[in-house]
Amino acid sequence: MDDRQGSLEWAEQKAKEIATLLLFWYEKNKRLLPWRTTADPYAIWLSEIMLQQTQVDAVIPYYRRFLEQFPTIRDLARAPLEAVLKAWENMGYYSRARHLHAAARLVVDSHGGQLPQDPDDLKALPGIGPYTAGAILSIAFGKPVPAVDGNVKRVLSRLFAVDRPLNDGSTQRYISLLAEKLVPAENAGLFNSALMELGALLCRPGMPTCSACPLTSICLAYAGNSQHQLPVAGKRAKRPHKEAAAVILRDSGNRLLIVQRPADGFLGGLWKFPGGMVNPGETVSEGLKNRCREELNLSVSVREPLLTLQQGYTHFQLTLHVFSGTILEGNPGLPATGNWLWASVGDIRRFPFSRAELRILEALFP
DNA sequence: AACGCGGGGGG
DNA sequence: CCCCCAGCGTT
Repeated sequence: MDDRQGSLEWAEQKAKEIATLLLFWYEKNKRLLPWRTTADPYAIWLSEIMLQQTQVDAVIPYYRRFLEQFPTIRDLARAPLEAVLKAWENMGYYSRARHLHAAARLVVDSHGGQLPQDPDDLKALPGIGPYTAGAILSIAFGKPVPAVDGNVKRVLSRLFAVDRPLNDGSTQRYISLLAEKLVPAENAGLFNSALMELGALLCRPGMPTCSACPLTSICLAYAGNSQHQLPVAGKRAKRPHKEAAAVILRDSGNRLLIVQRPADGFLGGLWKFPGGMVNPGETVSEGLKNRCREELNLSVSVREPLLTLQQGYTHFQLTLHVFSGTILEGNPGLPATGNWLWASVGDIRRFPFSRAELRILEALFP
């Protein structure tokens, strides 16, 4: 976090000019987004959670539906987690939904139903980290604190020509210090939003649109023509490939057997069809039978392949084989964790599923 | 500090 | 194919 170019002091000197240029640009060029027309801290909080690692266009419909279904923190706190997960279905990173729900209950129980304005109280709520706390404090409560997200890191790395890997901890601390120097006493929320908007609209990864940027007169990367080389990327891991299998089992009433995933794990709390990962050394069919026994203490016969699909996740690429099958022995046992039930085709979409299961449903029961 | 956590858009 | 996205929590 050393300040080799003396940029911290320079940032402090240029802060007012940067804020003036940026806010002028923002008022003329900002997108009209639904969370920009509300002053409700809960709505702003919700938008910030949904926007974590998820693009604006993807969030908008979820945001509208969620607020319609859970208009206040108390409504959210009263709701069953399952309903919240259903509202989050297919958006990914479901721990966000679980944490938001838990946080709403904490707010009702410990803060009188109002989102706390104290930074430490805010950060103590599950799902609210440094960025989200800064965003809520500045945008909803008008506090002069920075909000450093991926956009801001990229913008500031160019503005101050930070040539160290962005995902390095010390670089991030340095960027946060820069952001702290820049944030104005007034209009901090607008300023933070403007910095992010600049990153989203102009100062984009790879090929920034410097010709339209209000900050070229300040930008050290632009001055040195290094804007295309910044920010410096860190190294990234390759995604391994994994194999999994699932089975469609029906009872005498033609209902489908579904299983709920453990609350804290991968896709936690969402429902799935019986099955799981195929281990090395197992055939797909063996793996499927073994997973059914482990998962439900169920002996199944694997019949015919119904479909195979590819699904990408953050840390691996999955090939999922789906089979029809029959139960050879007994009824499903209690799984170690979670729950199971028989769902009719008409009812099954009331349960929250991940993208892979949604694709299975779409293919087999359109 | 490194990793787990989804899904989709865009080059 | 790759990267990246209004990051956080755990280890």
